[in-house]
Amino acid sequence: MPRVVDHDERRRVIAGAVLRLAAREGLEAVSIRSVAAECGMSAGAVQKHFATKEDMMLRALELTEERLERRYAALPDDAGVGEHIRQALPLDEERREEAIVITAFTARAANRADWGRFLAEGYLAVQDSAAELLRRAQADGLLPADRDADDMAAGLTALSDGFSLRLLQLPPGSPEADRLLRALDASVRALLGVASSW
Amino acid sequence: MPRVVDHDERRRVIAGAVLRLAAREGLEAVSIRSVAAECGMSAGAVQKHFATKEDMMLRALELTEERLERRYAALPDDAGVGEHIRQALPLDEERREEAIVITAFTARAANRADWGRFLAEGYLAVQDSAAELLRRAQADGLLPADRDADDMAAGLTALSDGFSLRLLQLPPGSPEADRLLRALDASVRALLGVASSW
DNA sequence: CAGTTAAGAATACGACTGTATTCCGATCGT
DNA sequence: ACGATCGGAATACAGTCGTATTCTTAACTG
Repeated sequence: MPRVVDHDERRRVIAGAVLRLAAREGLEAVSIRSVAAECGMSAGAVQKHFATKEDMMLRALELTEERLERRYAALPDDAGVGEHIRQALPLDEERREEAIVITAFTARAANRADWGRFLAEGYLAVQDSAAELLRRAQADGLLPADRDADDMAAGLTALSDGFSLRLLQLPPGSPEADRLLRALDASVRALLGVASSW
Repeated sequence: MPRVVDHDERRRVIAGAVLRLAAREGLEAVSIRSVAAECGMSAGAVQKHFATKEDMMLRALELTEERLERRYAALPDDAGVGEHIRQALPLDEERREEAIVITAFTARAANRADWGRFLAEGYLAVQDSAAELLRRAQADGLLPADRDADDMAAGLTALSDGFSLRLLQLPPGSPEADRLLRALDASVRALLGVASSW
């Protein structure tokens, strides 16, 4: 047996380069060759790690979900809804990369059944765990119990996605972005029926 | 002077073909040649009407805004917020086309300052007119007056965009889509602080 | 009726695409 | 030490892209 490398790790590195490139120059700028240049490999090397370009793109999409879940897991136990939502907003370079790529994939997935299923399942998973969080908060008396937790969870994910789209068009930290974040906070409170941010 | 055609009308026809094609086969399938085939012209004819492909794409984006505004204008005077939001949701083929294209453009615009400005202005215009609508409703006592109309308007557009993304992944009329629409209704009511849909 | 001029078709061109294939070098088991 | 085998680089190929250019057709003006 000759030299052996960690195949999965290499695939992750390449997928990361896809995200960086897609965020910086757009999804249409992603080609085998440009990705190879982005991570300092030869085009042939990149090719060896994925059966097809689509596989590579899907791996990049998966990576965004992995990153999001890792951030969720790193949150303290008493983190509220607002803190969770913030993890999906393009507030730093990493999350901005993910938001751009996910948005582009969402548009493409509208006419590709398999991609659409992948995304829809991801949405549903996030929404379900959010609903679980909300139900516990209702049981603890932290939230009014007269609202449907699933409806609230769907509304919260929609709010998060909607504000993400807006924030993508604004430079982070700009006054308009701050204004949007305040509106998001107010919207979350209204949706949950609480007076102060939880 | 030889034969003269309505240049603007032709550009609109071509932009419509771009929307149809992008919705059916994805933004990446849009090329001068494929658009020409879509509207039964020669590639050279399409080329003559736009200085560059980017111009053509931007015209298609403009067309989505024109369509949305036309639907807004066609709404009865007493139409509520829910009715307005529905005009931007992918509930039929035409609105589905627009939603797909706008989503794809939003992703691309994240690294193109001019596109981003175009979209951000469009968002702001929609949001401002929504805020105006809400302020009037507050003055008429239809809505609680203790909420900031601009924050509510930002939240409503975000909800609309967020649910649009979700709906794009589901076949129209499916049970999941209906479920989402009910959640949207509930979210709008919670955001506005009203018990029944307005 | 000739001539000008716009619309549209066709073609040409260089660049880039994804993928298949070939080739080289390094590393491990034997 | 030798050779099997994998990682990786390089190249080849057919196709498509946007755009520039050329050519044809048709209509209006003088």
